[in-house]
Amino acid sequence: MDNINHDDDYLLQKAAMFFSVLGDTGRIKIIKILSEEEMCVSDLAEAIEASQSAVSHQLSILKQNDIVKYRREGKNIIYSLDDDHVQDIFKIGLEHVKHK
Amino acid sequence: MDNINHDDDYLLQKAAMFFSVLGDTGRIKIIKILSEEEMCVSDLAEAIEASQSAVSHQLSILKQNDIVKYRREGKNIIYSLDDDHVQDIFKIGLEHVKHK
DNA sequence: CAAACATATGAACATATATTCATATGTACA
DNA sequence: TGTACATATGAATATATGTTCATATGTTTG
Repeated sequence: MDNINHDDDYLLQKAAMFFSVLGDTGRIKIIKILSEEEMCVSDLAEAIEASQSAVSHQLSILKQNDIVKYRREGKNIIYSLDDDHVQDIFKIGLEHVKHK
Repeated sequence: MDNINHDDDYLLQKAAMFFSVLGDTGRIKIIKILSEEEMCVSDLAEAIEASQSAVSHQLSILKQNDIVKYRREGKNIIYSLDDDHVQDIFKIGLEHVKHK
């Protein structure tokens, strides 16, 4: 079977979306940091050397795609990776490019 | 250590690039097909319902990023996945979105 | 309750990216 | 060797995407 059916098509589209979310320098840096420790927005901004607004927009995209979760703690909002699965994929991707 | 050093930075950039290559509907369809069988350009174009030119451009990007390899066979050029690693990452990503 | 702090969000702009169209390159075969 | 077939490629265009700027929302504390 060469062709791609509609069920496949839907899943592939979701997969492409998922990978494209990982495929941004700013977002992958955020994921890298959150794979080590949870962190609030302003600290993330400082860590990856980006503006608060840029980070917030990126986090919004990561949220929409179930890659990060968050909780409020006083004035801060603490972000962390949504599940270990994301971290696994991130690490595998990193290993892949390391050996290329 | 919160910050990202320069070695990390370089690897993360490569990882982002790698993921962004996977993060396109057309390219992920190509990868899906090539994960099952090798195929020439015109058959790929037919299978994913895209123009010859579009597929060729996408294959060019996949080549540049060591995701596919190819060989000539008469008039045709046969493409296949460069290594199993890519296929693994593709499948893990697919499983991930399937359960979301 | 006002001021300060932390984060989110919309609009505008700049840049990146994918597709199309036209055409070039390379191969086979009559 | 010329014609058909398969693929690649450059330029142009349309669209998607990321960042910035300004400002809104929500929370704490004096």
